[in-house]
Amino acid sequence: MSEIPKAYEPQSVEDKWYQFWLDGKFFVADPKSSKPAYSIVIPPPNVTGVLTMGHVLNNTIQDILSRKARMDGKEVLWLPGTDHAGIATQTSVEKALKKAGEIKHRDDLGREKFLERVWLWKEKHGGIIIQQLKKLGASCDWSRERFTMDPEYSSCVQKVFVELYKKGLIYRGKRMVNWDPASLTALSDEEVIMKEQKGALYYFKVEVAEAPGTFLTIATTRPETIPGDSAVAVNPKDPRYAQFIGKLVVRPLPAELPREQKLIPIIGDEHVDFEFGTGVLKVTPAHDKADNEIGLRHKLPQIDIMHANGHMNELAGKDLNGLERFKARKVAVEKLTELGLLEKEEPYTNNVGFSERTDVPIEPRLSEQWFLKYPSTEKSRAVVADGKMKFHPDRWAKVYDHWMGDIKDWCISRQLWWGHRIPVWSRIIKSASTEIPGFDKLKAELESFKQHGVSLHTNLYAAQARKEGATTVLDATLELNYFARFDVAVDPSEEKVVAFLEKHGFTQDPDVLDTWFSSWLWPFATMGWPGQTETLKKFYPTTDLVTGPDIIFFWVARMIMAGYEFMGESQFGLPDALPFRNVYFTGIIRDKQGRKMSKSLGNSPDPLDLISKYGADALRFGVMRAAPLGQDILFDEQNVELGRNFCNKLWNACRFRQIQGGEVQGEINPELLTPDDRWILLKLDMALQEMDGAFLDYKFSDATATLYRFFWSEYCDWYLEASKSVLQGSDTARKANTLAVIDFILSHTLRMFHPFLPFITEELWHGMGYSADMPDNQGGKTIMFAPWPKPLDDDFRTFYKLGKRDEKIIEARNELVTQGRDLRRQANIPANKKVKFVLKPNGQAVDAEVLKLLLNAETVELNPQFTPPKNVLAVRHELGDLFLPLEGLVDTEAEKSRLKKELEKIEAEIAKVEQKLANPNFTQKVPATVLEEHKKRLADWQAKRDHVRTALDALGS
RNA sequence: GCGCGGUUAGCUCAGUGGUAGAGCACUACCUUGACACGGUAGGGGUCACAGGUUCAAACCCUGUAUCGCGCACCA
Repeated sequence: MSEIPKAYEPQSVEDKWYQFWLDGKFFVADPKSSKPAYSIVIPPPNVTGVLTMGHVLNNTIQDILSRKARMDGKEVLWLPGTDHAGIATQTSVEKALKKAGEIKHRDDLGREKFLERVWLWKEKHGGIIIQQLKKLGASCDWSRERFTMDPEYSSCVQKVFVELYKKGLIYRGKRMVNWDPASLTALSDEEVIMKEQKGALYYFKVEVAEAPGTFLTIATTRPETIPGDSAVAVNPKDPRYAQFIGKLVVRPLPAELPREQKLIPIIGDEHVDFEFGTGVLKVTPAHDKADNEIGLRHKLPQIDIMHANGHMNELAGKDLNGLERFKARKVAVEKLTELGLLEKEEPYTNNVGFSERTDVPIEPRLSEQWFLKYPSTEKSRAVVADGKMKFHPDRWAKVYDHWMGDIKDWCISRQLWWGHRIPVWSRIIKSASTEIPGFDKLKAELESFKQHGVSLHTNLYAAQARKEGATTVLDATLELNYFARFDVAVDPSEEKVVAFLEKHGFTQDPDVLDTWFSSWLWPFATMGWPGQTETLKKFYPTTDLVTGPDIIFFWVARMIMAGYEFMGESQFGLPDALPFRNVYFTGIIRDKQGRKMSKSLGNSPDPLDLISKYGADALRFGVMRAAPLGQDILFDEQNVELGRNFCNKLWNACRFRQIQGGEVQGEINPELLTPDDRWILLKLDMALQEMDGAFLDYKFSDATATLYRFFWSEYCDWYLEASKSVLQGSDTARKANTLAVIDFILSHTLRMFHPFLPFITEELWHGMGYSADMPDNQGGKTIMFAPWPKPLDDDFRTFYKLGKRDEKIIEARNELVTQGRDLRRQANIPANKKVKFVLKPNGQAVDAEVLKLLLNAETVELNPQFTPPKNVLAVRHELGDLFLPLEGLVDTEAEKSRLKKELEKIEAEIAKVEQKLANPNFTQKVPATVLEEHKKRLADWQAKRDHVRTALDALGS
């Protein structure tokens, strides 16, 4: 390295090295390698998304782990890719097209044309986030980048569906689902977020038909659903109401319906809570989950009064028909008031489910959907409970266990177009009787396709309800219709089968699968499954998974189950089925005020801006430093600034070495080592040990704290300053030896830093020449493969005579220096003014030259016979008494009050220790070392007290 | 309602029983030959509260308050 600039300029360095790594194929994982494997799969970001601070945190950790593993000699696979993110992507494309005025609704284009547009959108915006990850320094094996809608990946999804269908774990059912009226699709329970809502509880009266003039009062939060009520329920044990069971009441809405069409029964059901409201519950089986269950128990009609978009339909009556549901609520209240049936309205706060994606209230809705009964739940639950798979921090294991213990079937169908279409073809044949014409023939023909993986389910239904005009009528006396539905699940790549089905009037299910139904296969579907690939053999199970706790159910739990279900020993012959051995849960990044980062708040900084302003290394370091294990992170740009400053410090420390000149010094001569040299080697050793511990426990903020302390405080602030004494001296042998120590420290430091600061360390590794005498594959080409430095071994310590002694001496010396510098401040001596110090040594050897440098002194006179004059500032220290003789510069009064304050402090400390030592319980029970330590502490404080008293006397108090 | 996490310096946080720590911010001095993205020194804390265990508690136990999160949910 010739001339290097004063300040580190990341912009000119980072792109260069990233390209170098790519060109060298250093990120590419070789499944044939004999090295032990280390693997991570990336949590696939939304293909059209952009990098957020959350991604920065997450991917920096993965990169640190990957880079560390490479330096540890592992064959590393960090497998990248993106997710098609069904709802999010479809919604943003639809929005964009609407905004451009091209369409009013996706139906205007139709399924195929619309999907073409989504793919175009994906081509345009997809991959932005990949480029951004590269800017961050992510060392992913890009040759293996996957996308959940890749043909191979899609085929995994289809295969899994068909397999689970065959096992009977996937079924179709008409149920209450979480309906998103904005995106017009069903959602899983996990996609619903409960929020507290301030609303009202409305009390209204219904008249008992058999006893005119007798009214029951009902409390409800949703008066707009009254037209959908098909019963009123009370608790059969409730003495107030039990007598009414079996009678009828008049449902007040729709107002225009004749009374006889609005008679609904009063039923008894244990579900009803005496305490709540009036103890009378309106039952709306088509619009409430709990009511639906009551409805099923009592065979009540299900009256659907809403359109899919949340607007009321004609069954809601003419007053409400066409109104949006919340508008309808107001109108319903007005209507009840008009009818004189509204008793009162109370403010009421309850929890309402919101769609995670569109943030609109979920509408519980009856609809036909596909469900999955989760597979391999027992094993999946046990693997975490047993500690075979570790969660970090482990408290998440409890959360996981709790969820797994009460797991509900997963609604996997979505009424969207962007996604994996459900591989089921259906045909319905109606019949007036249970004899379905052609049933047996068709069934036989389909059987012949069995070797193509066809799975056939036939169901014979008795139609229980039918439409009569706009009204759904349920009536057992009606003539029954029967129909048979043939459902054929088959991999769409079985073209012959699909052709047969389509020829026979089968149509493919229009719905697509929940995005997570593809992501849950990520750890193995990205590695070539269902083939028994080299990659799977080498890299599955993966070592670590790094993700946010917000997707523990969405993704982590489901991946574990998929792992057991599809990678089990019996099926695959791998040593283990679980998808990963460790799961690291990051915290959530919040802003300075603790708010979640969001686009609407505008409080989310663009990481790319931060990178161009401060450099990727700075961003990484700043984020890691602020991110303790599993705690939420309040992000502040100052963290990144600190990261930049740190890089600059590293840069300049290396620059200092450069300025000293000379070749890289390899050999350290133990005979020429100074105590400072030995001290910094010991500190390096300590840092190395701490780093190993931090990596074992996934404590990355601890690791950065260690790096910061070692490099800045210990190496730069103390060692480098002390070493100048030798470097500025004339002894060339000693000078060369000090440079050898510096080179030793720096070459270790750069390697320790590399996982955190990949760019600057690569630049300096080459610039300093440390790569020169390393083998090509061990740091010669790139620091990426330089061996991770190990703590110093016993031979090393013995050879260089490293021991506690030097550690103590230097630490004492540093303490003395700090006190001496304080004397300067007390005397108001400007920092740049050199002054004379006198040290009256206490028998221990002290290097006056080093002291002189560290104290910025003109001279430090060692004088065992020194007798201080009056008015001299001094400190007493175990190494000796240090004096700052000067003429009349001291502000006596200020100094006196300062000393008095100090004396109080010291006396308080003495009292504390004396009290302890006076307690026989203490002296008898405490371990000897602790007792000794206390005695020494007392002596130290007493010595200090004496000294401060002397100093006070000298000032003439 | 159940569960989890937090409460330590002005701010953000470390700290698993033995002298309360870091970074930032603050005060003072300093462009000294690596670095002002820097150096030196300093001020600043009844560790949320109340009990208990212990020779000794920020740390262990019990309870309370408060903030945040998750799960469940009564209309």
